[in-house]
Amino acid sequence: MLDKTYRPSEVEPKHYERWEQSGAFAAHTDSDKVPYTIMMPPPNVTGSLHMGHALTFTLQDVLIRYHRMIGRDALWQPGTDHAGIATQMVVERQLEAQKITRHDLGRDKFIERVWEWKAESGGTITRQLRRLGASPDWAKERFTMDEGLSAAVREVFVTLYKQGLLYRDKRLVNWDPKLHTAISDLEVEQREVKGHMWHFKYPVEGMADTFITVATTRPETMLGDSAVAVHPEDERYTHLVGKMVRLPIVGRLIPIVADEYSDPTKGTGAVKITPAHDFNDFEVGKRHNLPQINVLDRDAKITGDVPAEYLGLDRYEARKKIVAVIEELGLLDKIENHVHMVPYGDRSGVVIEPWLTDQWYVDAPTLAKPALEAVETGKTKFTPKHWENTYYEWMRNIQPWCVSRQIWWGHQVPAWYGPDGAVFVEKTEAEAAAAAAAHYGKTVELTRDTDVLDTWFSSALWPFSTLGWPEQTPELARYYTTDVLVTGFDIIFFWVARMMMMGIHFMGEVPFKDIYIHALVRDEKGQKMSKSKGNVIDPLVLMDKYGTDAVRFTLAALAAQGRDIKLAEGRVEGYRNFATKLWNAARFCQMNECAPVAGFDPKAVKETVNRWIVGKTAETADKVAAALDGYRFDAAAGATYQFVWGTFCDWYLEFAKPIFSGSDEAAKAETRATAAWVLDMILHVLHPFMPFITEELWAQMGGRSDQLMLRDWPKFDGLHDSTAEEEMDWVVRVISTVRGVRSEMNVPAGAQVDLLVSGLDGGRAGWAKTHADLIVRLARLAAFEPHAGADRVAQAFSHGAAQMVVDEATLVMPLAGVIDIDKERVRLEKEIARVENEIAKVDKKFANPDFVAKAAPEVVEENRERRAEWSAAKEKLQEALQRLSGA
RNA sequence: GGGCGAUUAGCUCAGCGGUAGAGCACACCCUUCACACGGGUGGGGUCGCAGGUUCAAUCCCUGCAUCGCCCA
Repeated sequence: MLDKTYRPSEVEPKHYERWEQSGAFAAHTDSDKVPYTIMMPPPNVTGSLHMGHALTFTLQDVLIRYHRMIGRDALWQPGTDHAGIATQMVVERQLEAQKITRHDLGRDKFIERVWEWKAESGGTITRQLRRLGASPDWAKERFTMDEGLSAAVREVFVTLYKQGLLYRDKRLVNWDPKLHTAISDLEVEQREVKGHMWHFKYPVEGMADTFITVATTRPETMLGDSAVAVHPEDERYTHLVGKMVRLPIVGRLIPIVADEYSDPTKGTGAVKITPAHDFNDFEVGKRHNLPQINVLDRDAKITGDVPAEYLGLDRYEARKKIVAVIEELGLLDKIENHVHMVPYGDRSGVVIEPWLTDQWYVDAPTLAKPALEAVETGKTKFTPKHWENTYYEWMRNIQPWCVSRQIWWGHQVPAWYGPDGAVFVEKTEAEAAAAAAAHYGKTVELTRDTDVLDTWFSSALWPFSTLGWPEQTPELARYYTTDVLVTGFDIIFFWVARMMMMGIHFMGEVPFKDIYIHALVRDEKGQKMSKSKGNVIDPLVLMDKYGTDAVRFTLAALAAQGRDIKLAEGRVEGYRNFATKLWNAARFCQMNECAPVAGFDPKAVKETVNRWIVGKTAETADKVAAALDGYRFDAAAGATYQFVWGTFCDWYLEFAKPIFSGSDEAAKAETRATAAWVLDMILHVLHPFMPFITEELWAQMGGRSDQLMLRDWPKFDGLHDSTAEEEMDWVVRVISTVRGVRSEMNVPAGAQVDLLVSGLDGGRAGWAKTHADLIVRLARLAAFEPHAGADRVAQAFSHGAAQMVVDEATLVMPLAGVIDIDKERVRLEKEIARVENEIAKVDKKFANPDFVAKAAPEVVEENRERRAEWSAAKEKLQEALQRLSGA
C-alpha cells in the first residue's frame, strides 16, 4: 500500500541511480532509430545551479525524455566549459588566502593548481543536474579543456589562420586593468554613472588670447591628445581649422581638424581626440593620420611621454591633478554634472579602458554571412520567431571578434614567434619548428604566444567538437546537425551566433534545426534575481522543500513563449499539491484493486464511463505531444494538469466509486482495469515533466520491473468516442446543476434530497437510468426519479421545491421546509435574464442582413441552433416560475 | 534615438475573427470510506485608449499611452 503522502527525498536518489547505472540515459550510435539530439549549453565548471539553469535544463530534459519515449535515439550531450576568467579568478582567490600570486607559482604550476581545483570542486554543477533529474548521456560528458576539444580548438585556429579568417592586429580593445586582459564587447557592461563634464580651454598657437574649449569626461586622457576636432560645417570654428593648439601641461602642438564625428550641438562642438584611448577617436585618428599616443599602462596608470610628475599615477589621481593644474593655469572653463554611460568589466567590476594592444581576431563579418543566410532561408528556425531579429541585428553589424586573452587558464594560442618576430601558426610546436626552419633555412629558437583563447572560442565548436571532430567519428556523422538548441536570449550573441558561424564553416551544415529561446526567470515582482537585491530563489532549496518534480513542473508550466517567468513560491507549492493529488489518486486505485491487466485493450471497453475516459486519455496524450512538438511547454503541462485533476480525479474516479461498491461484477472488473490503464497512461504522459513520482508509481502500482522512462509514449487512434462524451457531459451537467442549486438554496451538504425529472427525451432517459447510481452519489440524493409523473411533481410542489432546466428536461428538487420561495423566484428570474441576454446577443446578429448573407453557413447554423436552445430553456424556466407562483 | 515585447478577473498568466478561460487569492459550505497538500459552490472582467478593416474585433491593421527588455 502506498504511503499517505509522497516523500520525494526518499524516492528521487533511488530512481536516479537506477536510471544512470542501467544506462537508460545513453544514446546508441548503432541504433536504427532516428536520432534526436540536444547539445547541452555547457555550464561554467565553476558554476552552481541557479534558477536559470533549472529552467533551461528542465525544458531540455522534458524534450529529451519525451523524444526518447516516442522512439527516437535521444542524445543529450552534456559537459561543462572551462570559464577562463571566472575559473582563474576562483583559483587566484584561493592563492590570495595563502598570500601568493599566480606569478609566484609560474604558469605551469598555476595551471596544475587549476586542474586540481577542477578535480575537487568542478563537479558541483553536474551533481546538481542529477538532482534536477536531468537525463543526459553522462558517459559522453565533455569539458572544453579536454584533449579532444583542445585538438578541435587548435585545428580551427590554424585552419582559420591559413584561410585568412584569423589574424593578428593592433587595435583598441576593452582592457580590464584589474584582470590584465582584453575582454570582448559582450563582457562589458554599460552602467549609467553620475560624473562630470570638464571644459578645458586649449590655447590656439599663434593667436593670442584665442582658445578652443573642449569638453571631456576623462580629463586624464588629455595627456594623449593628438588633435582637436570640429565639425566641417560649424561656422564658429571654420577659421581655426588647420591651426595648431598648444596642449596644456604636455606642451605638444596638435592640429585642429575638421571631422564629422564632432557634433556641433553637443558641448562646445569641439572635441579632443585621443586615438589611443577612445574607440571613436581611434577612427578619427585614422582618417587624419594622427599619432596614437598611449599614456596608460596595463594597470591604467600613467605612462609614456608625459611630464615626469604624472608617471605612475593612477588614472583617477592623474585626473584630479590635471583638473587642478588646468584650473591653476586659468584654463578650466567650467565643470558640469553629467550623467553618462561608463564601461565596466562584468567579471572584475572595474572601469574598462580602451587600450591599444596586439590581439588575435577572427574575421567574424565574413563568417557571419552564411550564418545569417541559414536563418534567412529557414535552415535554422528560431522559436519564438521574433528572436530572429535580434540575431539578424547582431550578425549584420558584427565586429571582428577579439579572441585572445591575457590570462593563463585556457587554450594557449598555437602561434610561435621567430627571433625577428615572424609568426608561425601550427597545431604543434614541432610543426611550427618545421615551418620556421623552412622559412629561415635553419633551426631557430621559437617562443610561443602566451595568450589564451576566449572561452567562447571553444564553446563555439561545442556542437561538433563534443562529437569527436576533427576525427570523423560515427557520432559526428549521426548526431550532427542537432535537432534543437535550448537557451536564453542573453547568449544569442555570445554563443548561438558563434556556434552558427563555426558550425557552418567547419561542418558545412548548420549546427541545429531549431533554436528555442526561453525566458528569464524573475522574482514574483518581475525583478531580475540578483545576489545584491537578495531576491534570489535557490532551486535546490525549493527542491528540498517541495520535491524536484514540483519544481520542474512549475518551470515547465510557466514557460510560456515570449514572456518572462515571474516565479512565486506559491506556484511551486501548488504543483507539489498536484503531485500529492496524483499520488492519492494512485492510492485510491490501489485500494480498489485497480491492477494493470495484461493485454488490456482500451478499444474493447463497454461501459460508457470507461469508453469516455479512454477517449479523453488518448486525446490528452495527443494534445501534450502536439504542444511539445511546438515547444509549448506551458500548454503541455496545462493539459496534463487539467486532465489528471479536472477529469480523472474529479470525475472519473468519482464515477468509479458507485461501480466499485455496486454489484455489477463485469462493470467492476472493467472499470478496475480501465482505471489502472488510465493511470498508467497518465504516468507516461507526465513522466517527462515529473520523472521521479511517475517512475515510483510505475514501480509500485504494478510491481513491474521495467523502467517507465524507457517505455513508449501512448499513441492511440480511434479511442475518441463522441457519444460517450456527450453522455458523460450530460451527467456532469446534471450533477453540477443540482450541486449549484443545493449550494445556492443552502441545502446542508450532508442532507440527502430527492430529485424528480420530467420531460426527459427517450435517449437521455436511458442515460439517466444507466447513471442513476452515480448521479445519486455525486449529487447527494436520497432518491432519483427520472420519470416523475405530473401528480408526483405537483405533490412535491405543494411543499415547496426548487427547479432546474437541463436541456429539454426540468429537474425538480423537493425542499419542504427548506425552500425560500422568494429566493427561488429571484434565482429563476436571474436565470431567465441570463438566458434572455444570450438570446438578445444572437438576435442582434440575425438583425443584420449581412450576417446571414456573408457569414460562413456553419456559423449561421450554429447561431440558429444556439438560439433555439436558449429559447427552449427560457420557456422551461418561465414555466417553472409560473409553477412557483401557483404553489 | 533604434528595435522587440507586454497591457485580459485582486495577483500571475493562457486564449482566440463568431458562448471570455485557468491557477492562486477571496467568500460560503463540508472531518462524505484516495487526498484538508482535500471536496463542493460562488462572486469578480466595456480584454490599456482612439480610430480603421470586417457581416462580426479582446483577437487583424494604424496611431497613442503606460511598463519592461535589448542595442546605441
